[in-house]
Amino acid sequence: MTTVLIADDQPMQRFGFRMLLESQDDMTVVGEATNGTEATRLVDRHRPDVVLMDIRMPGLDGIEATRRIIATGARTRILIVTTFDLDEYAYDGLRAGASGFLVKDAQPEELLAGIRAVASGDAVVAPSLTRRLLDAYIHHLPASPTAAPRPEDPRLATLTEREREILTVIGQGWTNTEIAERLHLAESTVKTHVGRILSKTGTRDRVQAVILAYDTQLVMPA
Amino acid sequence: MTTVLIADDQPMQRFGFRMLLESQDDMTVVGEATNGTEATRLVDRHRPDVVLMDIRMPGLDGIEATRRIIATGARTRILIVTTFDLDEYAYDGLRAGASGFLVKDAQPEELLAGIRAVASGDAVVAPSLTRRLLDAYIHHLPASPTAAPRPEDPRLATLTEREREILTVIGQGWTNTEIAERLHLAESTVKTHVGRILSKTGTRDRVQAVILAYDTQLVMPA
DNA sequence: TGCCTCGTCGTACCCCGGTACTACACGGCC
DNA sequence: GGCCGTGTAGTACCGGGGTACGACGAGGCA
Repeated sequence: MTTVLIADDQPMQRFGFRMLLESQDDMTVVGEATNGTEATRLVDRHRPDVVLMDIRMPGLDGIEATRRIIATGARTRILIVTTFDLDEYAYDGLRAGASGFLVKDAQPEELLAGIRAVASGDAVVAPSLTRRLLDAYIHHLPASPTAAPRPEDPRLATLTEREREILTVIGQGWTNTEIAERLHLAESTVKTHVGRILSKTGTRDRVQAVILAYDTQLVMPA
Repeated sequence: MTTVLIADDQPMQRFGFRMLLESQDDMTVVGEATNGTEATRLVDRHRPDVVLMDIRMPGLDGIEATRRIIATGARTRILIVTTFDLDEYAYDGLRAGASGFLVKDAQPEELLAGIRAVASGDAVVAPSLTRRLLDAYIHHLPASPTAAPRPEDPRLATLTEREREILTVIGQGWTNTEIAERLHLAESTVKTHVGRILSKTGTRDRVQAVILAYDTQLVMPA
C-alpha cells in the first residue's frame, strides 16, 4: 500500500487528487497540507511514501518544502505536480531532491503511473520537460557513479535489525547453509528470515534481494 | 494521423507492435524493417513521423541506424524500444539523436503515449532510466563525451558478447524462464549460457554472478 | 496478567537452478 | 576441405531455495 500526502493550497485540487487516489486499491491518502510548512510537519508525522507537492503555495513554497523534507533524511519521495511546466521551477524542484515532475493537465493514468514509479524508487519527468532536459544535458552523459547521500530506502523500512543483517550477507553471496554456519543458526531459521525478508521487501527470490541490497546501498560494489 | 515505421528483426515483435498501433485510429504503420539498413532506406522513402527502433538487429544496429537517419536531416523522430534498459545503450541512443527510450516490457498505453509524445516533439524516457538521468544532471557530473569505455575487468575478459548480455540481465534479476521468454530462446539455451558464464567467471551460482556484475559495473545500482 | 514482536527451530513439499553431457548450424580461418 | 568458436537446443539428474505450516522462549508494554 502506497501512502500519499497531498500538498496543495487549492481545496478542489486536493479533492480531485484524493478522489483519484482513493479509487486505487493500492494507494491511500494519509494527509493533506495547504502550504509548505504544514507539508513538512505532516511528512514528519505520517512518513508517507510519496508527497504530491504543488509549487505555488502561500508561505513556504513547494520547492523549499521539498528541500527541507529531503534534508531531514526522510525516506519520503517527492513528486512535484504543478500547473506550470516552466523550466526553472522544474530544475529547482529536481535539484531540491524531488523524484519527479508532472504537470496538472496530465492524464489521471499518467499521474498514477508517476506515483507508482516514484514510490518504487524510479523517477518521472513530464514529457514536455524531458525534451529540454535531454537537450541541455545529453552531452554530459553518462553519469559518474558518484553516490548521492541517500536517505533510508522505504523498501527496507519494515525490516528488523536481524533481517537487515541477513539481507546484507545475502548481498554478499552467502548461501543459506553458509549463513547458518557463520551466524551459528539452524538452516531452517535462516530460511525463515529469508522468507520474511523477501515478503517484506516484495522481492521474489534472493537474486532480487541482492539487487535491492545494492540499490539501497546496504551493500556496495567492490 | 501519425505515421510509424517499425524496425525490429523479430517478426512476432513487429506483429505485436503493428496490431497495437493499427488499433489506434490516429496511427498507421507505413512500413516494417528487419535491420538498420532497411530502416534507413524505408525512412528515406516513407518519411514516417516516428520510427520504433529496436537496438539489436543483424547488420546495422538500431543505434547506428538512428545516427544515420538523424544525419540525413529527416524530421522523423526516433523512439528506441528495446529489451534492454542498459545505460550505455540508452545513452548512446539518445546521444545518437533519438527522441526517447522505452523498454519492451512497458504497458501498451505507455508505448502509445510515448509515440504520441515523440510525434509531437516531446521526449520520453523509461522511468528506470530517468532516475539515472536525473542523478547525472542534478549532481553536475563531468562530461565524458565518448561513452567511457572503462578498462575491462579481467574476470569478464573471456566472456563472449552474448554471454555478457545474459550476465547483464541476470544482474537485473531475471529468472532463466524470463530470459528465455524475453530473449526468445529456449530455457535450455539460457541454462547453457548461464553455465558457461559461471564457469568462465569462477562464480558458483547466479547470486555471485549478480555480485560480479555489480562489482565490474556491468550493471549499476539504481 | 495478557498481548504482541522478534528470533529461534522444525517438517514437508515443490520447483528452479545448476551440472553433465550430447548435438548441430553457421562463419571465420588456416 | 577441416577445424574451431559461438550460439542454439535437448535430456537427465539432484540439490538448494522458497513456501507453508506450526511451535516456543524472551522481552516490551498496556
